Amino acid sequence: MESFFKAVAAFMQLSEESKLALSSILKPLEFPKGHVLVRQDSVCQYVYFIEKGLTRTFYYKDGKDVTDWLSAENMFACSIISFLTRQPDRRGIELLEDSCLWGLHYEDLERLYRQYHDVERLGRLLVSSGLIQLQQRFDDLHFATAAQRYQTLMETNATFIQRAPLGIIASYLGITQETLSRIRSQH
Amino acid sequence: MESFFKAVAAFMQLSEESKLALSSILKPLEFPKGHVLVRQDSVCQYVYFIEKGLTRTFYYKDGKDVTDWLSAENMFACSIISFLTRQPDRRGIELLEDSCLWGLHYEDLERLYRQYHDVERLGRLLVSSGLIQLQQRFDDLHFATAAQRYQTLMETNATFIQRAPLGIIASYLGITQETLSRIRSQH
DNA sequence: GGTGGTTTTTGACAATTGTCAAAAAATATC
DNA sequence: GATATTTTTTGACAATTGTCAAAAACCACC
Repeated sequence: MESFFKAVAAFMQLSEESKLALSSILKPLEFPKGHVLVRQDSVCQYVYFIEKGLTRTFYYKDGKDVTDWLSAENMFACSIISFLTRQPDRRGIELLEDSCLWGLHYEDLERLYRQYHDVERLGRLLVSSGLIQLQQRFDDLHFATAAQRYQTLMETNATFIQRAPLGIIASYLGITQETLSRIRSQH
Repeated sequence: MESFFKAVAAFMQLSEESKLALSSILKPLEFPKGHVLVRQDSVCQYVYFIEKGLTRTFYYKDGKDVTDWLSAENMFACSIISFLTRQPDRRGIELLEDSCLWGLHYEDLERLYRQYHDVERLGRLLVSSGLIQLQQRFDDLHFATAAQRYQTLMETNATFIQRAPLGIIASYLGITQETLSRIRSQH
């Protein structure tokens, strides 16, 4: 729980009351590698904060497994479109390692948004942060070569490269694992 | 101004007080085609709501002009990372048509966020909407072919295709204009 | 230490898309 | 309406990345 509030503090200072309210809705979760946090084509009910472990957001496109997002310690994991729209989405989330998480349920969070202005603000800042991250990854995909994208990932999230299998990293980068393997072999 | 509040109403219902406060900070703007709304490598100070016209968010990557985003009537235009982080960003915004806009200044908006809980909520919902849109475009770029991306654009924003030059559409889709021209010629 | 399974690498080849140059078409200007 | 300018299309070819198949490396487990 400490790590969660440390991450929150990087965005803004919350009132003690709001912190208390937030801690009351944080659900501690512990699951083994391979556990499915969010089923594909279901509504994502939680935002997850990762205390320890690694998650993968994925879906199938033309029969092929696509890794949409990866999250490790002190990051959030969420099937964003589904969580925000309350509609099912093809994206599922599974664990790539045994993990300890904090879950924030949509309804609970919504209640706190209504009740506490500063929690609503925190929500805005968290979504803003997600938007910035996605924009950066979008830029990378927009006009960078496979090798450049791999380089960027090494600079920003080397931990993913060390901890996730090659095929998943490749898909995350929008390339095949054969191409990634060849990029690697050329230093 | 009516169109702005109509767009806002799609997200949530604001109090009359907040609407009044918002309308007091909305700056009417009118510029000719080619006008630069946000200079490259500067801090974006406004979110723009487009009453009429077409904007393009762009930057240079390895000497090449990249179109990052397009916005038309009833959409917002903003150099998101710069606006949110208060840092300069390579992205600039220019007008592709004579346009009528409403500008919301960062400081003004921030003041209303602090003052009115429901405006803060609106901010959260607007950013959430932006995140969803970006995620959808990200998905498209992630593992769709050039032809599929063009198809998606025709289905979601045909107006861009009709109103922006080919080179800009191609760049928006992450391909060269020659490739787009060839996709077009095959129906 | 062998066995089975998974992950990664390599090879040969194909498909997609990019590059550069020039022609054609569309649009603006006088 | 002719000329200049910009935009779009086409052609030839190159580069990048994908596909499929097989080999090699790695790992877990008995």
